[in-house]
Amino acid sequence: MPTTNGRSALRLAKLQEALASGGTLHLRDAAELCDVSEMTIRRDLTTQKTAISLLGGRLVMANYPGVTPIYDLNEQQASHYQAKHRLCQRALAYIQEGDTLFIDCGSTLMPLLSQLSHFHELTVVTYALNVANAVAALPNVRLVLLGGLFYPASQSFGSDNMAAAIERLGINKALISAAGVDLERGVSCFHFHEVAPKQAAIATAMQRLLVVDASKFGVVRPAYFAALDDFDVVVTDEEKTHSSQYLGCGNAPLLS
Amino acid sequence: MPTTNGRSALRLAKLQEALASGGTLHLRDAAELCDVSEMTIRRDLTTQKTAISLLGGRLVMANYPGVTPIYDLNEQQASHYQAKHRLCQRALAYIQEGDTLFIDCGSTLMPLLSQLSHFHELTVVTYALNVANAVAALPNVRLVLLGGLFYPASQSFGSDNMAAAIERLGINKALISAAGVDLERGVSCFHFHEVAPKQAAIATAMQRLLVVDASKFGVVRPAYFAALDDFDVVVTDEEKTHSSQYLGCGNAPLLS
DNA sequence: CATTCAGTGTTATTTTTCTAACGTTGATTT
DNA sequence: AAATCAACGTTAGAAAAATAACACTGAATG
Repeated sequence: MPTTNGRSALRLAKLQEALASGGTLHLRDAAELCDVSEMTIRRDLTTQKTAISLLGGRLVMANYPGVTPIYDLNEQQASHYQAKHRLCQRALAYIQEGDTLFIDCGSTLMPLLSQLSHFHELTVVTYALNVANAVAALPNVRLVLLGGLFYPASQSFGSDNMAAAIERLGINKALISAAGVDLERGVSCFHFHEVAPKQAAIATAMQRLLVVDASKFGVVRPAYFAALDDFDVVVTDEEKTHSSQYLGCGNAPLLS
Repeated sequence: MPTTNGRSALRLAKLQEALASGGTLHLRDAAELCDVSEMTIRRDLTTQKTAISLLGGRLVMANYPGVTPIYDLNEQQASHYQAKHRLCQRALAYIQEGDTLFIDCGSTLMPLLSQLSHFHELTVVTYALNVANAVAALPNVRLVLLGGLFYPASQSFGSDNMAAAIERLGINKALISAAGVDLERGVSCFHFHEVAPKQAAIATAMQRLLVVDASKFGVVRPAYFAALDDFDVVVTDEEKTHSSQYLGCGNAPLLS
């Protein structure tokens, strides 16, 4: 095993370049490209800390979406996924043909996106890179990405004129996610740059849906962005004794 | 093999949802999730036309960047990649610490991006999704994505106020790619929505670099966007008898 | 000049994945 | 009721990938 990062790191850099344009590189080709044996590439990958990972004999960029958690969705995640899936299934019920949807950042709404392929005419507005990537793959969904400076923490963009950009769009339904929902302290998230787009979407959308799993109830996060009754619908996975899932369009308070 | 798309398609839909949030799913888990044998999942994948592909025992979304050409970069592409690589190596020579770069869409400049990780302080401005994804993976490069409506053909965004957005940024160097370069007919590309951002970048950047391989010379494409002497530097892979690779900042004409 | 050791190649072995063939089930048809 | 057939499971074999062990090389060190 190489202790110093000599030629090993150089090879990995070379391979990373080759992979940067997207795609996969077979171990055999990688070895040939670097003019070493496959075993050496293997060792490079295990020894050195690298963004490249080996997936069934093929090199892929591990930090690319769609590969990212090589640390697979296993048992626990699969069950946790079920929860998110059910949540999105409920949210899906509110979506109709021809809608222009605002999709918030985070992982909550991701399971919803692939479901959108069932529609014929749909527009998705988002400021999140992961959402954009998933939607870009859908053939019959128009994608509008609100750009700006990229914030890695939330995989989303922020810009001073994002609010204005959102208001110019005819957003039909806003699907908003949150990290905390509290009856008194309102709805909050982790990152402050998310506040402006969320608020703008809430302000312009004809229907506002808050999509949160029950674990977020009673939690307060640093960035407040809305009161609970700013939303027309709250989509949740659990039927609490003191909450109603659908509050109608009449701004009926939740958890009252 | 299933002739009608009955349960098979349903399973694939279910799996696609699971994968939509990004990540991979082991065949074993996929089988368990659908409550069938691994063989059945295998058959689903081979029989049905689907966006999911099997990569070393793991299910991945084939249309995600970083996996997309499962049809790997093989011999031919690897050699063709060498050309692009050399081209970008030359372009790299013009980049300095602290630069704010405009990176054009297309695949030409992709090999350049991973090289950018060697810098400590860099900002990349782009309107292309594939570029954004590659840059988002780099820890020490700031990313500014110019959003708008997504055009799948060029994996890039278009917007009516993109020119204004570009002009507000302090772009240092603009790296522009092209599909056609002709001495008389100027520099052109395929898609008309690319014209506005390219022109805006050329207008505001302090230094303008045209990065094109020699195969583009003498070619004219539908969308004209600049004259050849709008560029300060032309970076090319071949030394032609009647061309100079570096034209300096003095707007010296190329191919004169 | 012998020794050490990082770096690499080679080979053999194990493990995993892939493929092809055949067997089962249950609904539908004749 | 026998025949058919789609849908699926099971098994066994082939192919590929991962791992482990050992051998070679050449530069640095004593």
